[in-house]
Amino acid sequence: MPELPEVETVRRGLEQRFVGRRIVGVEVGRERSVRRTSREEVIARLTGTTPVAARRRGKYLIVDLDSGDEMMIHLRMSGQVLIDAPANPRPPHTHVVLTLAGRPSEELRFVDPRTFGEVVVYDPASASDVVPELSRLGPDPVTEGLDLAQLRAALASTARAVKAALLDQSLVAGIGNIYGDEILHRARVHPKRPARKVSRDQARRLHVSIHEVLNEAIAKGGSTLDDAQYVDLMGEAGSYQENHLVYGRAGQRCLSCGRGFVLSGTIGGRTSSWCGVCQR
DNA sequence: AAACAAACCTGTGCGC
DNA sequence: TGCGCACAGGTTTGTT
Repeated sequence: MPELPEVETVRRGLEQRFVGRRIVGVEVGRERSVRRTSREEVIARLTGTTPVAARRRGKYLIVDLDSGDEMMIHLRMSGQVLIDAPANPRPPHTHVVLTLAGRPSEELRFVDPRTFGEVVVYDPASASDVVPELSRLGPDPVTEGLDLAQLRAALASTARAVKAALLDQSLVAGIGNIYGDEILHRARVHPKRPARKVSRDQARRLHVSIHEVLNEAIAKGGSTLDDAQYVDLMGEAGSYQENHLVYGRAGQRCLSCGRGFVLSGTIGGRTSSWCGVCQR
């Protein structure tokens, strides 16, 4: 579900409503959500601490705690982070609950029907052992910047389809299936083109599109599809889905050229959509 | 190296 | 209305 824009929207919510509020209680319902360590470890490391910053790298949320530990949250396909009053009923599949100090007290809830997502709390000194994937992430286009030369080098490094390359988190961090399709469409690049064969001009357009699409999506609070799986901390839906030009539009007329139709197929194991006329 | 499938789970939408 | 199947925003692992 959530890609860079959705995770960034959640991060902003955490910065506003979570950072600075002491964690006075921790409940772990389903241990699978904290499987990387254990229920006991998460409770011990979180209780009594205060979050001091909320960061993001690609689709990974990282909260710095005043204890010196870090909490990593990955939403995977169906995770949500919600904040609400303890008196309000917890949604189904609420697996981790942090009770926050303050009047009124509130709860930060990790909700995740499919339980692919997870919460990990660890000493940053052992990050390379506990969360090794963080060190394998490529540059985040929004927080770290991704310049044209970096993008060209990343594309030149693989013979896979350019769509697969954009979704490879070790090349560029944060792009998922929706934004990959939208970025390629805006750049007018065919998703099946071998990454290595992307021309200079195409790379330039991709570079611009990556930044434009991601930033516009962040400005709209991300994309909330029909199933409303993604909502922000306050339960609010995003609206960038209204701007999707190809994702989820297979078979319909292309909104960009008005001539072609949106085609679909599998690329790198993921369903992809593109316009047969404007993407080359 | 890359293509592919399967795995991790649950919910939803669709055809019959 | 109910059943079975396909499929879903992600990532890792193992097999060709």
